[in-house]
Amino acid sequence: MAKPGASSRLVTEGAGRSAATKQVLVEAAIETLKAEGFAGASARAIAGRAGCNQALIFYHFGSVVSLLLAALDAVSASRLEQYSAAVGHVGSPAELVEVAAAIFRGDLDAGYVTVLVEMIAGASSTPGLGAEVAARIAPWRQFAQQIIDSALGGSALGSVVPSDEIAHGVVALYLGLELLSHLDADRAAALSLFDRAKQVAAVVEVLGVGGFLPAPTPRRAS
Amino acid sequence: MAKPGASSRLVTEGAGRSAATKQVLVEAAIETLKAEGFAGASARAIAGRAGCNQALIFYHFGSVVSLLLAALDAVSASRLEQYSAAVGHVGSPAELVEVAAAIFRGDLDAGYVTVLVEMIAGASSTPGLGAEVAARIAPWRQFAQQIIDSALGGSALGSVVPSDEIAHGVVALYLGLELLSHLDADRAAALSLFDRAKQVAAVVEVLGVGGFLPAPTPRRAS
DNA sequence: GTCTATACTTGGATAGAC
DNA sequence: GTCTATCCAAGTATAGAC
Repeated sequence: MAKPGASSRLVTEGAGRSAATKQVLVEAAIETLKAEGFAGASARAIAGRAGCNQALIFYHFGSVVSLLLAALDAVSASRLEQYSAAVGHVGSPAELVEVAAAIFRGDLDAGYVTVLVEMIAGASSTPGLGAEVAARIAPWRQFAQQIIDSALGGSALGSVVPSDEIAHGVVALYLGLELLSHLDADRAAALSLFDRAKQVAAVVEVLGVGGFLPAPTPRRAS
Repeated sequence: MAKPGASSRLVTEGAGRSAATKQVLVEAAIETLKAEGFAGASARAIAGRAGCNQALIFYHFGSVVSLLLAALDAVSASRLEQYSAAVGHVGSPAELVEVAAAIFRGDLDAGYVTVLVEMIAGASSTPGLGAEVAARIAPWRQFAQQIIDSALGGSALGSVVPSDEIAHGVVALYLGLELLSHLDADRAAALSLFDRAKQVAAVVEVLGVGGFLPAPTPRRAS
């Protein structure tokens, strides 16, 4: 309910106006990180994109890096939510690769990973930022490990290579592809790599490879 | 030969003094990129590390980014030279993984890849820098493709997946591992991944996997 | 070739008006 | 809560002394 004396100015003076401004700033920070990178993500650049004043960043977030971390939080939450929704239950590695490819493609399109990459790379320039970023990456790695566990559990590969190591490698590959995709608008190369992974996973699955990978799960009949 | 009138001041006024200063600056730039990242690689920071004056950067290189690109050139040349020396001829994938693991370990230790990663991530903040960096990465990718070709040539895997795609993935993984290794001093995770790759490669090689990979090359008798 | 000094610009952060 | 104005620190780059 509106506080006593509230006028009819609904949008410009509502209770959630502060929250709205914060969100605008967070989204502008994300866009700026994507377009100009960490080094170009100054308070003035972000405020310019947000269409508001530079001083608001310090009023709402205290500092530029705090805003950037808030942006990373927002991206991370949004992505993990989508991941969890997409991966109801993954049976075989081939299925896993297929789902992962779709997710990755969406992330590349939206540029979410760019935010993460820029924050990691930029972290070395600000003392203490590394730990903050690391804490925000932990859920991603954990998620990757969980999904890999559910796909490789019980297979020979799964028992030879710990899932946390595979998860580390998958996240690294993900970040690296994102890095490279910026240089020459080489997004096609990353995407074709995912398609190729699907191919290879299917072949390996059919071959069976002597129990090295789990047996294929039955797909619904046509 | 010394020019006429050259005194006995050998070091402080030799013909190569300018070149020596440039090299000191280049090495300081490399160190600064490693320690402070692209965002922290200012003219003052680099000159401070070099132990000389900030103005020299503009005198010798014209701008800070030019110096940073010169640093990337130096790293790239040094690394490619070492790569070529290490990889005389690679027979099997297992051998390839072994050699690659040793090289990667050296690169991680020396922090060479950090320079590359920071330049890629920082490129988005400076117009035109992306293309310059891309041109300097091309040899790395080309080298990876070449060595992969020589290892997988004629195998089923080699004919299913084009070597340039594998090379792209390998370089991406390499960069991603480097990125992650900064966050939590998690270098151990990256190294154990390489060790694990050696294991897996050995297993796959022994299994043969129905010609999916090339047959093992004979090792020298004990 | 190197250094000091300095002009100029941009960025982080705060004070105070509205 | 937002904006204007401003201070101060840091950065790029140049001029000129040595």
